[in-house]
Amino acid sequence: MLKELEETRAPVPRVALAGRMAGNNPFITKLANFAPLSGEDRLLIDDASALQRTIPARTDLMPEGKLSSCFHLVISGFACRYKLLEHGRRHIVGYLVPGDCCDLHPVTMRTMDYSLATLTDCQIAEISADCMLSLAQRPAIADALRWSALVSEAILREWLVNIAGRPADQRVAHLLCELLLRLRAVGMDYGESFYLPLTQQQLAETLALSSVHVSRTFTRLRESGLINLRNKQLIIRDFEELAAFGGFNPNYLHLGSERRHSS
Amino acid sequence: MLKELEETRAPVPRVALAGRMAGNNPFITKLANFAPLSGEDRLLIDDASALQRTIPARTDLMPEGKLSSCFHLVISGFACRYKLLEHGRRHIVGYLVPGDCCDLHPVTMRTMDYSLATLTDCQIAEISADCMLSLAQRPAIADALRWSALVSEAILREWLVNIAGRPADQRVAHLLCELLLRLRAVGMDYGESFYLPLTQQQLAETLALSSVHVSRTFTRLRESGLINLRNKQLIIRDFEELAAFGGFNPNYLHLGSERRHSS
DNA sequence: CGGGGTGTTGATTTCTCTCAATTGACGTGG
DNA sequence: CCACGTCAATTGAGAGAAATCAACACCCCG
Repeated sequence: MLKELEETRAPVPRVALAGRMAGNNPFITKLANFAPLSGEDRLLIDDASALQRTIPARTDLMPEGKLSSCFHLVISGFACRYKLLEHGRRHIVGYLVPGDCCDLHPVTMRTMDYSLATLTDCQIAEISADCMLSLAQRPAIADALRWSALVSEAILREWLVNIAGRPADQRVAHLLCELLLRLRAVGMDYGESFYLPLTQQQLAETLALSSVHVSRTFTRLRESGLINLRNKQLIIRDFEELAAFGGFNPNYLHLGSERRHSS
Repeated sequence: MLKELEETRAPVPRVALAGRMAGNNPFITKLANFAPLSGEDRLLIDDASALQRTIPARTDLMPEGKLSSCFHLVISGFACRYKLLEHGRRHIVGYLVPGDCCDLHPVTMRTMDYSLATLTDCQIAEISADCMLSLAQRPAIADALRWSALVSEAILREWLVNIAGRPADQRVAHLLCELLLRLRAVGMDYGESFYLPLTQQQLAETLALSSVHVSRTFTRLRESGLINLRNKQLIIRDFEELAAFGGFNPNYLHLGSERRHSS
């Protein structure tokens, strides 16, 4: 059901040189949330992520068990990490939105313990391990990468708590709050609204619900006036209210407010 | 309900110098699973973790939101990471068994986004940030720490999938398989048996079940002949069978088998 | 001896799943 | 231009897994 990406057979056609993105690189925007990146830092990152491929929706990028050799960076679109269960059902264990780095496995040369796939059409930059290592030589970038790794892990914990402890409607509310803040961190929000390109089936695989129940849940959230979703455009009526309802506390995203002091 | 540890008021009484542990340090045993540690590496780690405190069961080590200044290392006993839900219920998002490092937050000087607590009586070593940084100067140790961080994240993903996708009995089976391998990695197994000091309430908070249902589930697993649990001693009748039943695939622990090639 | 924490068992309720059928949007081809 | 297929979303009805409420047995410890 998941289309395979014929990466070895025809790598050329999908590759394009993006050139300087003039501050449009979401990876830079994201990292800049934490560490103050110099102009040179930015240029280096831009150059490193110049090699990009356009990949259609629902395509495997990297299968579980493979030894990944390069870093994948989402430039546009939504991708995910997922794992397959015994019955063939899959569970999505993480969203990768623009600016997100898909895998840190190349650093340790370990095989993947999850798979990567696109959810929507995506632009993906590939950064070689060597190239990433040289980026990590720069203190500000290294700091930002460490922070980024910390946040991915925190998100994972939060998803665990969300799925483990909250009923369907709060679970959905919580996820929507998180997505708003993550997209805002890369400038992809419209106030308290954002483009949510996922199908209810994909949301179901994320939230450990059936797609039927996701549908019912969205209907009820809409009726209660908390959100409005039309044509993939999500409008949050009142963020504070939705956050309170979903038990959402943004601390774990470690955005803004906090300041650090050392090295 | 969780006793608070009065860490600032009376630090002295509970502190003891462990001295050289002569290869008994579970942190070393764990790290040695991956990187070949030299004798000097081992001595340095031993010295770094010499300062230990004995802490009673069900005691908070570190509350969410605090800025942690040192690394906590479990020497003996079981501890956990947990988060509180709105209603006051808590969910355990990770076990910390002997050899596990509780937090990597000090590296990035960020506030904790989860809490730490002991589940049983524990011996905890505290390593200052500076001391840990100097350990990380040594390539083998740095490698092992990176690997260890990768594994913690992989465990988190696996827990998410386990709780999200499997019914209670398989969920329990999966957790028991993981625990056996993790404890074996630090030499705390007895073949296919190990000491499981957790209460069913604590297991319930881990597996997102009610304690009543955990009890029923254990009874059924016992009746089906897969396990035997008496006086906190767990005996796995047939590991392969239990693993198959729980959909357990040990890849994500990145123990043994895999070999790496570079730097 | 009594009490609190722990584990067990039974009865009932609730949330979510599964199965099934229907609608609407969209794109393709006759 | 319309018929058709596909896919996403919706709605209804019935089933099932686990939660909750409640009572009770057990054990360790003071």
